[in-house]
Amino acid sequence: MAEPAKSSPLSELRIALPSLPMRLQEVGRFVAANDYDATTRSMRDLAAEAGADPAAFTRLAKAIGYSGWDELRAALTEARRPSQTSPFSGRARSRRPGPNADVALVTDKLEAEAAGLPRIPAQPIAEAARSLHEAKRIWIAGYRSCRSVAELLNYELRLFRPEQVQLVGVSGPDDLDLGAFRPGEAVIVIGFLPYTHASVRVAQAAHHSGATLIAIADSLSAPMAEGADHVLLFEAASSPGFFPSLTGAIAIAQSLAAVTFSLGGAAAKKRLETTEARLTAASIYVSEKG
Amino acid sequence: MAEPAKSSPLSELRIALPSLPMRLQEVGRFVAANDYDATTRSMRDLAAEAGADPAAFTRLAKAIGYSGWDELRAALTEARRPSQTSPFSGRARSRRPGPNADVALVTDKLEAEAAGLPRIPAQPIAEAARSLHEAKRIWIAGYRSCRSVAELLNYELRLFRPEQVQLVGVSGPDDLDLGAFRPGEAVIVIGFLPYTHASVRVAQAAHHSGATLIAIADSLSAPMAEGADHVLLFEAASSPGFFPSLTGAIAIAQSLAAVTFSLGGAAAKKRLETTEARLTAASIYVSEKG
DNA sequence: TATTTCGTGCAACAAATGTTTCATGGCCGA
DNA sequence: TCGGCCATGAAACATTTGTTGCACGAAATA
Repeated sequence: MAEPAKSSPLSELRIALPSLPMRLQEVGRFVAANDYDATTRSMRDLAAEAGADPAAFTRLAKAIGYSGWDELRAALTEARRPSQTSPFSGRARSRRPGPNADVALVTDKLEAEAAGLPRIPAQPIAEAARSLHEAKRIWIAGYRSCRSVAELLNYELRLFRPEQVQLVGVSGPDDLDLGAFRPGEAVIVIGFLPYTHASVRVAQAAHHSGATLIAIADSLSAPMAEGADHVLLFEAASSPGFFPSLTGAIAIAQSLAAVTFSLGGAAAKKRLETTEARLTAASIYVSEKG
Repeated sequence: MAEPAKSSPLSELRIALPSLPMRLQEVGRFVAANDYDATTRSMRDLAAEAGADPAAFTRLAKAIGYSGWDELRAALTEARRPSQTSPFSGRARSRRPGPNADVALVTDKLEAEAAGLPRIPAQPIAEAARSLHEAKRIWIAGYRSCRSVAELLNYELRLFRPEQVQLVGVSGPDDLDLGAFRPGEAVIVIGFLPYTHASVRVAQAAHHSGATLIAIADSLSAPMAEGADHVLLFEAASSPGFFPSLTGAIAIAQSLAAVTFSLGGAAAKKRLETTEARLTAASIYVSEKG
């Protein structure tokens, strides 16, 4: 058995939760969701709000290894103490090797990517969104790692424009779709170094067809940026790691979808609500409990 | 009768402090300096640490205008309550119109997401990566918008561990894969509010099978976080826009892959080089021109 | 079916909580 | 110096806290 991460009392709680009696699970979930109230308000008070017996809290604490509710609460309180939260601001991070080297790698990576996001030019995104708004149809292409970006964009755009958005190559070979590009339509191609032949082919086909070409790439000199009406740049290599970062591309994709939705106005909003209602009716999502 | 507008209990305290008896000043300063303990620990406990009489706390509270220490503490507690994440549910905020409104939206979004990234806890990512490193097999599950994250993680991990990484549900119905989870394997589930039934089912199956469960979610109380050995948190609702942000989840996924690769050492590096060589030989990529 | 185990709510318990009262001691104005 | 006032600490107060013993009922076991 791998030892569980007992860094936080909440993680202990989560781990033990599924193997607990039903009523204790309810109480445990309540504590996990309202851990701030758990540290400040009284047990009976919490019990009243959770609609449970006060004794259940004591039993929950004992079930996960504490001597009682007091001890669990003390642990939660210490875990929440503000002094130990966010030592991020100060860059007083020791770079000693060992188990903390991994943590340092993660921290560096996150900080580097965070620094890269504000450097993304916003203007081209807004302009590209306007093109998307006016497009009769939207094609999206991304290969290899960029496929995740393409699919996210496809998903979000289809939430409010379901009939007009399509991934290249989902319904057959790419070549069939490439011949379907028309003027008045928009084609989004995502790619960075090394560039795949497939993405370049899509970009060229879009350009030749007269469709609006939007390239999300890491460089102005990227092959799919040639002849593009809009080029949205992100920094793929800005962060350490063995693989170029897609965080910037994802951020661009989401911004693009957000602005396009904003341009859609009331019609887009209604479309989104319809889609959400349909998903809810189909019981796709876990219902929120009151 | 009309009480002055109380901006914050702490500022009230500071204002009234100089005109108070000496002992009450000491206690007041102690409360101001240790307001977190003031909200969590008991009055007598604080008195012992401050070297004062318990009654002084009651008198202090009354001197500032509260009915008693309980009421003062309640005010301090509310003032300290962490900002609750707003549910999205299609609350498209009205934004001032104008030509620059779209650009402002993009800028806001990017800045908000950039601010959220450094808040991601790094330690759990490193621990989860260690679990992945030791896992004999790695399953990845994400639905709806989270599928893009799942696919990216799948892609990057397969670059250096091709035979041991698999998306849940790619080779048939999910149910077949759910029964294949084994102890010693790792299952990664990505999800945020609203949670899909499918992702919760995967998480539960993973937990029951004895496999290591890694949840990438927006909350500790997420259903797929129950029983998880590692929970990697990101802020989905931190940025404006009609849809929760996946930037944090992508950043986590990439960090997870990077650290896992790092743990893999020379073997992983060799695997990656082999994969790259094969892709190059297959002419997947556009050759770099001088 | 009979028996046992286990989960659960209720109620009583001792301990701890916040508050109040009271006695003490210092301070300032007659 | 006296007498009133107030700040202050200790102890007693009623209340609330977390805990535990007990009984009932459901589910598992024989």
